[in-house]
Amino acid sequence: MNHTSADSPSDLDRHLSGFLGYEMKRALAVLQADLTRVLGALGLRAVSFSALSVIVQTPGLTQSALADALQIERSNLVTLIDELAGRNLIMRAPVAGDRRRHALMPTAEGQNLAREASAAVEAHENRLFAGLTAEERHELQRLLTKFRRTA
Amino acid sequence: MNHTSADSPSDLDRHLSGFLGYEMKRALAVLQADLTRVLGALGLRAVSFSALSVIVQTPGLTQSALADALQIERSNLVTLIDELAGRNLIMRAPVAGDRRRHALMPTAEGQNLAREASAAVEAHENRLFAGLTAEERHELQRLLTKFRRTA
DNA sequence: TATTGTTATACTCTATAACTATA
DNA sequence: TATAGTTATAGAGTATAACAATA
Repeated sequence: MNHTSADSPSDLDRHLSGFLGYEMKRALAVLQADLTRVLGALGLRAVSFSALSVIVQTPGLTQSALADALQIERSNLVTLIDELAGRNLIMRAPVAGDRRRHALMPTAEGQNLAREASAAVEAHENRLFAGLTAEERHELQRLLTKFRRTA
Repeated sequence: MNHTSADSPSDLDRHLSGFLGYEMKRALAVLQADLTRVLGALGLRAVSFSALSVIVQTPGLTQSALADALQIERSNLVTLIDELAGRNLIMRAPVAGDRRRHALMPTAEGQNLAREASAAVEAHENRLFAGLTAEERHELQRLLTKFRRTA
């Protein structure tokens, strides 16, 4: 046989799949579509889940530190923090000795939702990566992390 | 030693790195920043490079087919095609027997730029993935493709 | 009736500059 | 002077609906 078996409804982008960046973008699009659905059921977006998780794991950090950690602009963090605070998932607490800073603290409710959301995201990844073995998932994780460290 | 060696300026997101989607998003951000720079030097965006490449590899396809291949909306393709046609990289040719459709054809200039851009993108990936062995790059490629096939 | 390309539009995401209050 | 948080705004990217021409 001299025609490649069609493994995709449209295969016109087959030569682009040779680029890792293209394949990664496509893979991420699939992941994000499902993640948006899963987190949406909990009233969260991907970025608010990330922010809440970091605040739960690192209580007391400032908005600037959180912006650094998530690689988003301080300015764009404001409404996100407003949103989480408005739902009583976190609080802006004063920092002793520097009245410019806010210490971001999770509420009990925020901690509970973070736990629930983490479980949901884990289930989401288990579902989407079911076609890969545990070893393959770990290898993918390792390669992505190595890339991030060395690129 | 009981503190993990700091391999990142801010490591507050370390627990999120356990999620493949998060690590992939971070990796892709690094790739895309460099890709934007590399293609920008040729007057292309990532999406216009993809479109031009598909048109060169599949001359005569319609806009709808291209939109399907690249997973973008037909409506958003219009200005992109205008842009490529305005630079004389491609042409909208009539299709015999169906006057609704346009056959997208690369010009000689478009073919040359596509070749040059492909080489630039390959060099860009070689540079950014220099920290991974050839085997690791192939394995990453394989795992991403397998994910896309099975997810 | 359905499809192709098109236009208009709205919505999200992100980036930048400038302001305020503090230091 | 510099920093933390904030506000306003502009640009890119993307999604949806509706239209004209054609099938």
